[in-house]
Amino acid sequence: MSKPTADATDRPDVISRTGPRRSESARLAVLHAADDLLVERGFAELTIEGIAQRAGVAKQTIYRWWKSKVDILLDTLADDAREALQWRTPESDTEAEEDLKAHLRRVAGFFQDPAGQVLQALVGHAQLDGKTARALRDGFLREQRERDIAGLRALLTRSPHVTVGDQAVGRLVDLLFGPLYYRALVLGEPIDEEVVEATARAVLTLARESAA
Amino acid sequence: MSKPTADATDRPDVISRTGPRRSESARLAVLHAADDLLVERGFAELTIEGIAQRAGVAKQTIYRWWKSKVDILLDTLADDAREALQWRTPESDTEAEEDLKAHLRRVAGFFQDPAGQVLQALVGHAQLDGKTARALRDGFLREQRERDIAGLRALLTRSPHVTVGDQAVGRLVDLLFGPLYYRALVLGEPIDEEVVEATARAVLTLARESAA
Amino acid sequence: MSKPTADATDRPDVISRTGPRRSESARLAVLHAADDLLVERGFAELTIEGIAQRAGVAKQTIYRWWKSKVDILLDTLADDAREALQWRTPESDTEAEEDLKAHLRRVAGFFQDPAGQVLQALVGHAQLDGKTARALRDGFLREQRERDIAGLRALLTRSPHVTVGDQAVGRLVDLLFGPLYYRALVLGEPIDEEVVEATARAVLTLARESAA
Amino acid sequence: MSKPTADATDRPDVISRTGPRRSESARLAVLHAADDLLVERGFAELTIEGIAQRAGVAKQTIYRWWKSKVDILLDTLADDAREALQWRTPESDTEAEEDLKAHLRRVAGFFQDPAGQVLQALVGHAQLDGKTARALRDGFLREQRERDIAGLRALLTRSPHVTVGDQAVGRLVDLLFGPLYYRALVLGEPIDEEVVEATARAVLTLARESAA
DNA sequence: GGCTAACCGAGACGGTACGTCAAGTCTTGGC
DNA sequence: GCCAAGACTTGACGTACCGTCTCGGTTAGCC
Repeated sequence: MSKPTADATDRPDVISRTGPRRSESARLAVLHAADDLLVERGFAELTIEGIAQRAGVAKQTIYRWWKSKVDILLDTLADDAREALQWRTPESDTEAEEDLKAHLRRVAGFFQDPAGQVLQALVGHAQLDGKTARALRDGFLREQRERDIAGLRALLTRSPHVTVGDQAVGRLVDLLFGPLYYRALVLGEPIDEEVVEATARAVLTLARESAA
Repeated sequence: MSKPTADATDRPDVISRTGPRRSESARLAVLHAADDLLVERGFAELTIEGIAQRAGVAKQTIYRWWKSKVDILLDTLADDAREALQWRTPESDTEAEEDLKAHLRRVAGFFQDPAGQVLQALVGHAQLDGKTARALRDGFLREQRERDIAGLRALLTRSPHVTVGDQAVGRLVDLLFGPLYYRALVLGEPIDEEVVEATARAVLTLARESAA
Repeated sequence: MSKPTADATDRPDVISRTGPRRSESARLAVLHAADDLLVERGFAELTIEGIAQRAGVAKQTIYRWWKSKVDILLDTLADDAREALQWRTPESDTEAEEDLKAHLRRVAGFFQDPAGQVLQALVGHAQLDGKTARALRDGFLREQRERDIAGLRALLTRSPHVTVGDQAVGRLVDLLFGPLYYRALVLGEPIDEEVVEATARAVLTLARESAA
Repeated sequence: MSKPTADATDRPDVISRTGPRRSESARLAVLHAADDLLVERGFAELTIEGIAQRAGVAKQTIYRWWKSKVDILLDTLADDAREALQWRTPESDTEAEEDLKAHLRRVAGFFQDPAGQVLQALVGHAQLDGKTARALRDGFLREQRERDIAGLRALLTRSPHVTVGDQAVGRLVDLLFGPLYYRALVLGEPIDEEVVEATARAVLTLARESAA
């Protein structure tokens, strides 16, 4: 969500209500209010005025730091999603397929999280508004894709002992996440174990085949 | 919602300004205005008042027949998208893979069409609004998925001579369209030949494997 | 800005809440609310939103018909002030001086009226804003001055039997109303009988002298 | 409110940016900025923030020393207006009427001056706001009226050799300045020679008459 | 000669009202 | 009974200033 208040020892904890420096408490209040309201009422009913009221903050304070509700949600996303969608390096030597499936399950779970709903809303709104699309792509998706490509390549290199080019990994990433997003965004249906299994097996099969 | 175009062949274009029966010219004017404005300005700037003005129609006339702008767009979708996303039966005995790739290319092209943009906008808006989600699923997506399942099964039965259960075909459909929607909606990047090829091959490979 | 209620015969009196014609009840509610609030709280605290709330009317309904609160007050003025500042023709043959003093007393009293406070506020605001100045001059003061010149000339012609040119009457009107406005606007002090008497006598003396 | 320019002759102009004593340069910068902005843009567009920016001064520095923009303008008025509206004692033995007319001409000219515009704005704003009215009356107008009464009495005593009571002089002052303020504030028209002449003659005539 | 108290610039903060936009409802009058 | 026209209430938009409140950096004058 945003950097923690610094790691203590001697936090003042006295919230200086105002001053010439940005108020961290106001920033967090806005971020949390936005997140809560999105989950409670949905993106369509999310308004700047509602966020301001919920956060106990003046509207102008929001407009001073964010351009729109999309901008706020992008901030919300920044910390949370990055972590939730992170590729874990396996602790012991497990099967590659199991690791992949575990990652997919984590991604599937993410769509139920508040942070997942934020991303879902932003991807939705990106269809309707070019600026949102650009901001989302530049501010999150591009980097996420790079992390996904690196993560998948690392996994493939490890166990099936295949080496694939960047472009080829890109296509495998499409194959890997496409079905998940498709079910979540388009069909609005849950991503169950079978989907996870089929998708993981498909990607690994293709990887081995294209290595041959 | 509104009656289908009906007697076709010849659009009336005769403006019967009013009367005790629904004006077909008003209906078409609204549909075309909505379509045009969506393509010209995007969903975010699409307003009922704007449509009314562009169509030369009173706002009330719109509210009498449609519940929202989403409702109007669903109407414009109905005829166009169904046809564009239809599975063609091969004219001669071509390879299944070629047929599949041809279909994917058609779907990829559809995303550039006006009708494709309408669907894209509606899927986007469905992330933000539950009613839209339900209307879109009930009014279009569910049936489209049935057509897709049937289409893919027919293709698989024909050439790789495999028979797969309904559930399995469902998962293959996810694998087939997932990457396309993922690239279009999430990444906002074009669906090039490589993606088409990789996806088609993945699906056929998996189909053969799961038949074994 | 808006025509008076017209003189009835068959007023509907049924308040049609809305429709394609301007709502007379809304118009009157706004005018009265503005008048009341001005008297109660003063011009500085008079806000469009406050008027709207008090009148039980939407803000947009005010903006549809008036450009600003000044515009509303000008409407308020139109009917009331014209009448209050009207020159009465004497019923019987009284002294010119008595008639003049009677008129000044009426004007002095006007400054205590709601309508008088409206005029006072508008004249005040005209010092601060060019547009208000122009609107007030064009919409009320110019015509009022013409009525004043005509009224004073008629009075002078009647009893002191003097005839004076237009320009000379203009200067006499300055002499006549100047002290009243000066006391009301600049000094903020009451216009007592002595002021009325001194002013009336000064004007009549000057009139006789300049006729000689 | 703020101390007068004090030691004069030489304006400091040395910018002592800060310190434990009130900064004279900041005080003057605010006063000049307010004056300039009033003349350039008018009272309505005059804001504390605008003055602060123009003066290169922090908002808080203004609020520390003045209560409102009216308070600032009263300060700018203090020195300038008192002098401009001062009654001159005739150098040689001229006619009383000439002296009176000369004074009126000076007052008329004052309304064109920056200082005159400040007074005009303050009188205007006093109609809209009770506090301003009180501050203006207490801080300037009451004393000015005393000076005017003394000035007129001195003039009358000199030449027409009439002696009039305080109350009577008060009424003559109303007659004298009323028409000027009336033309300037209410009609917004210039005070030409004819007005000056008619007013001066009216006052002298009345003075002689009431002395009889 | 160091300390401290008041000043200064900068500017963030909670507010109030602004004037605009579109939504969705309702009514009139014509065909 | 449908239609064009458009007035109405509602609610959010994004902006402008208000007056209050730190913050960190001077600098004068007292110890």
